[in-house]
Amino acid sequence: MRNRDKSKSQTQSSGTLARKSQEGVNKFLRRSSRLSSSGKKEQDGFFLENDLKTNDQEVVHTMDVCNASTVEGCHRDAIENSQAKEQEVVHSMDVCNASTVEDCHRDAIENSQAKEQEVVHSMDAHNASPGDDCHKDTLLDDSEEMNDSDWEDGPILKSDPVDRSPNERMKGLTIEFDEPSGSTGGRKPVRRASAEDKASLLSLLPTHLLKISEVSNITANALTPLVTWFHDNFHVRNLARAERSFRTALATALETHEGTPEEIAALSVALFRALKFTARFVSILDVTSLKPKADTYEPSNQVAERVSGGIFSTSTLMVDNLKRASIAPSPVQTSPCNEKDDHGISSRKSKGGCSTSNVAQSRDSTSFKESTDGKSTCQVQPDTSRQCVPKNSQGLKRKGDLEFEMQLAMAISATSVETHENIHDSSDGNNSLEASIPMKRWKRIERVESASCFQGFSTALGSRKVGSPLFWAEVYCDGENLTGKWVHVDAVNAIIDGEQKVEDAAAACKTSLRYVVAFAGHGAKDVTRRYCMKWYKIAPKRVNSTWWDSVLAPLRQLESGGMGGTIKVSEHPGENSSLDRVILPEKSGQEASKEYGSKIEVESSVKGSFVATRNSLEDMELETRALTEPLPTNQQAYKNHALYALERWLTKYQILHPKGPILGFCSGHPVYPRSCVQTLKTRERWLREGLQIKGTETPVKVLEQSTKLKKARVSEDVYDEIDSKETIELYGKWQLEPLLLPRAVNGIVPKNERGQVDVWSEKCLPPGTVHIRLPRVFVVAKRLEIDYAPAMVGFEFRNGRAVPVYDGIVVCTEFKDAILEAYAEEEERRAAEEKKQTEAQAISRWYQLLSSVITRQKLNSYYRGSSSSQPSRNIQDKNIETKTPVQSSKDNKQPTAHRKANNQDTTHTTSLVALEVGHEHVFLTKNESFDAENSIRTKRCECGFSIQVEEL
DNA sequence: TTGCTATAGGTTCCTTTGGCTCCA
DNA sequence: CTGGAGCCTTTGGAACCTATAGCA
Repeated sequence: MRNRDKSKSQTQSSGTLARKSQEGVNKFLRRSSRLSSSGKKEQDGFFLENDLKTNDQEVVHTMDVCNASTVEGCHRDAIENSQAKEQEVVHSMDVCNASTVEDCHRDAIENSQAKEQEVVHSMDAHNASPGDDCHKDTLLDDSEEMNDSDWEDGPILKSDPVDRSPNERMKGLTIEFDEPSGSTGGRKPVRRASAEDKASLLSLLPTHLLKISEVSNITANALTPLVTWFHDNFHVRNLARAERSFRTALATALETHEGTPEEIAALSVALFRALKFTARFVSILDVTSLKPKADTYEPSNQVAERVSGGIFSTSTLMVDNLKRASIAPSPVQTSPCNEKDDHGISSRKSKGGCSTSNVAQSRDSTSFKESTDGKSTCQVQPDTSRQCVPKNSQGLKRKGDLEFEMQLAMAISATSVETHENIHDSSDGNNSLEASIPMKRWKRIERVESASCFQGFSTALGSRKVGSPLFWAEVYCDGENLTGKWVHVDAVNAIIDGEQKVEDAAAACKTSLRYVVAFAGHGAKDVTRRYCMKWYKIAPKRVNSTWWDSVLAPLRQLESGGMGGTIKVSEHPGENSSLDRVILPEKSGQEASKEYGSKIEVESSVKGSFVATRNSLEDMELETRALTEPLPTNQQAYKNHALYALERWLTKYQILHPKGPILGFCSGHPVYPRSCVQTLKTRERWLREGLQIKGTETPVKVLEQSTKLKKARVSEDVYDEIDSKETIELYGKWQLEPLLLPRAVNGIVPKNERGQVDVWSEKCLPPGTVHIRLPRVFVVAKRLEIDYAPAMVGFEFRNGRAVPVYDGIVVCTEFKDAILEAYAEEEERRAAEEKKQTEAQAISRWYQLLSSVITRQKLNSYYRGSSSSQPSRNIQDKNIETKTPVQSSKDNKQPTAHRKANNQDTTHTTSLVALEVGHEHVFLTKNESFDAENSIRTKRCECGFSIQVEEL
């Protein structure tokens, strides 16, 4: 706002626009102030409408700034002032922060309907993170942010009071809240844009810079004055972000020309888009390392940004911060010397090995005071705060642990200093001391970053480096490289086309460059290759590329489509406005869609081809970078390098073929292309892949047999070691040809030396044979007298040794049908027989059970009331005397059924006959059972009769 | 202080086709 | 006598990874 007058004085048009914008801002600020002071905070879906008509202009502003970190987040804000007499300016601003794939946000500022000219500006800054994990704290932050994210929030005004003279009131301001077309009941209601957001960047821009949008083939150099102007007018200064939402923060940044790096970067993207440049918001994703230990040292500046509730703080999280927090408890708790606090922050790694916190604190504890010009400066300040005494300091042995202690001490000391400041700062009673401690800590770190940003990319503060480039813009310059080029534009640091500097700057600040993602059109694209010159260092730290590509695939499409909406087609300058209107349906919902729908169809093909070409060109560029990476300077980098290799780092099963060309040297060792590295295998191994060695080829490499086999030979008393010095002959792929196994002739299956066929794959089957994978099928082949070979399909490591696994047989193809048919019959017969046996067994058991029951009943009736003086004799007599009833019982019931069901069961038939003609029970020992609990021994006869004897 | 190399130690992966007894 | 089933007992070398010392 301070530059508003300046801009007004520069041009009539822009000045008028600026004035109108400022009037609108002030009007809305007053309204927001009233709402805030009355305590009636507007809730979601707030709708406010005022009509404002000025003398000469009616400016339509639609601003939609979204910051959502949840899936449901989709918001749209719109402020419109319409019907200008002399100008029609449409500004579209779209600043999105989406932390999930589904996030959809849209912002738009529109000023429309000018008489003499129609300019459509769109600003669209997106920050979307594909990560689906959100820290609990982050979610809470976002939740709070959503709650107070109404642009009319009172705290906006509290935090940043501006002069709002009643004379500056605008009358007839129309503010509408349009429900997003795609919004559903589950989505967040729309919100109004704040008054601050109506401050158009374009209205601040000098006229001569506005003309840059008319340049047909923009180049990087042409952007210099624009970036310089932006750098001069917008400064990085980390404000108390925790106290306000992103929307308010961005509005404030727009108004005060100060903000966090991501805010400034987002505004720069918005500016580029407003000027009809094709621009993207680029961010280094703050990701957790694949290896948990590596998380110990996390860039403090990134953490600070995240915790402080920065615009994209949540969106760049790929791993749940809650998980991080679970790893290390909060330092606010009893043990302050943990790796991370409750915000998931970790200390930066710093070499030095000082285990005493005092030294660390005195060296690195810093405080900052603001100079008169508003810029932050930093000072080293002795720390008198509490010391960090790690619980497990005695047990820590590693250097890294000591370093960590030191770093943590720094963090704690810094916290303490901030606490003192906070007591002073929070005198207004807004924040309690306890609640403000973490926030203040991050504020401090942010200030460090802020200070560093004025000095360039990298700033060292003691051993802790801050100021890493995290956010910047990419502008597509169609005047570069004949075909156009994405140009790195860091408006915060006033650096244009400095993509080579990013990696070094990030490395200097110990920021990992694992993922650099460009955001646009609700999508994202991985452009790490553009900024990473040492891919071999990055690649091992990235997730599986296949997974990552699949995750990004839909986002890439969105990004591509989104960029199409803001593309500048210089070939048709006269149609700029109409083309740019194509973005409006995307921005403004269904109504605009209907209005411009026809134009979309007409222009989409032209646009689509252009975008496709641009995307393919960029893909080619990134791919080219992947293939032209500079040679690493250390040898170990070649060990797993995707492009280059050193011969000394090859394994014994690898060889260089062809051995050249030599691409360079590293420590005197020639560097070869990785494509020259060939994997060698034995003849048997190649056979598994259906390949065999050509007849004239000799082993390209010969290895001695492993000592394991030598030992085995020695153990077998085979001492002819000279003769037994067997070797492993290795062959390369270029020595191979397709496997030519002998063909099956006369129904005979060709077998190997073990009389089998190794079926590693279908390629290993001799021609004319087929693999039948059925259990017991060999029985059928044998019965049919068909030649077959067991099919060995692999090995199973069992009992300390490899055991071959067989599955089915290999037979000649002509016997396949016969075998299958016979197999079906055999299986049917086998099933029937199995069923018959099962039934017979069941009947036998039933017979045995019933016989036992009947016998028991007879015994009970026989001995009831009689003397038990001669039990053995009685039993014998009983057996004889009860024979008839038992027999009659069997004749009447079970035996009849049994005979009918199983006439061939000669065993039971014999038993029955024996009973009928005077069977004498025989109690075999093998049929006895003993109940140890009751000391009762049960003796059984083959006929089913049993007696129980209590043993004394 | 940083980066590189060599090395040690631990971990992971790959290797790979018995022989005996019992019982039907 | 034969053939099938079950049991025994649990490798070791190479590659790979990580930490560390030493050096420039």
